[in-house]
Amino acid sequence: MRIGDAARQSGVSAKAIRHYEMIGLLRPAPRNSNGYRSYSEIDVHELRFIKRARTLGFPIETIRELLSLWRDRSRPSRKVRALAEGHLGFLDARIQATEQMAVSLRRLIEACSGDHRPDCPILDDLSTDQGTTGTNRPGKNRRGPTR
Amino acid sequence: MRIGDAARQSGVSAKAIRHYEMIGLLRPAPRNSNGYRSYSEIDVHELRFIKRARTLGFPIETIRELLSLWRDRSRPSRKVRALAEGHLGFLDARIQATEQMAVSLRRLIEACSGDHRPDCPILDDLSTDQGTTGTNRPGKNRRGPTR
DNA sequence: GATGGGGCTTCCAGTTACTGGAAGGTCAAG
DNA sequence: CTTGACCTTCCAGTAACTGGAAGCCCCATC
Repeated sequence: MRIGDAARQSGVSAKAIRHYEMIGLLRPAPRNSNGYRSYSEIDVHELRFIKRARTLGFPIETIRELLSLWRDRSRPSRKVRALAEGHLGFLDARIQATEQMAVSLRRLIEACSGDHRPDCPILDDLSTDQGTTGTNRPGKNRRGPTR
Repeated sequence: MRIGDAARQSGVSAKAIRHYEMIGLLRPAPRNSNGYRSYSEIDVHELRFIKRARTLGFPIETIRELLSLWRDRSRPSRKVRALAEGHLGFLDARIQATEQMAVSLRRLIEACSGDHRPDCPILDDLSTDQGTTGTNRPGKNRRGPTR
């Protein structure tokens, strides 16, 4: 089948499929007489694997390793699990970080009247040093402050 | 003061400061005789504002608007709040999406023995069609399936 | 005076994972 | 023969910087 069908059947766009081929995630597809790429059911299966892994947020480089383990019938599941755990750690960290932002922001929004008046706790917070405190390292100006 | 000091005092890297200047988030800093950029306390204050907004995850384009509102002493807080709410929506959506990934992945990891054996629920899941179901739109192959 | 070490400048490349679009070839149907 | 849906390659752009190279400035020290 051609790339468009492989795309429809896998849920991966044709653009992405070509991209995956270019970065070596997929072996170059054989071409038929007119130069069109030709795909098999196996290729579609592989594309679905990639699609699902992307849905779980795995980065391409990790998917590369996952694919390699998938193809290796004698892989130890330990390796797969390790990759998954690493990614889970990343996801958890991201959730934490994003939640922290959301919590802070929500508090500010609740304190803001949000009407025609210019007073705004959100801007007040942004223009405050609080978030930056401790960031100022001593600094070694050998020359006095200019301007 | 020079860019390095402004960087230390604001917590924004010198590279980033130049970058902000280039994309027009900051007005071009005046240069002194030797061509070095020169910054004032006010500039540092502005940099801290940006830093804090970035910490809350605001994208640069939104920060551009926030800065403009900040400078406008007669802005209605409504506008600031609207920007913040928009961003909060984005953050919440991201948390949801990431948590969904984490939940699925955690379940798979727990089901995986993670030892020397090749059997692995994680790979099983990835190579399953479940995630892709419904993605196959009818498809209009005017030509029969090739290969 | 030469050297060393920061700090500064600009410019180019790379990161992540694609998507959009242009210019042009292929093929079956009307 | 034209139309239209495909396909091809190649270039650019996205977000927000960071890293690094090549080279200038300037102060302190040997």
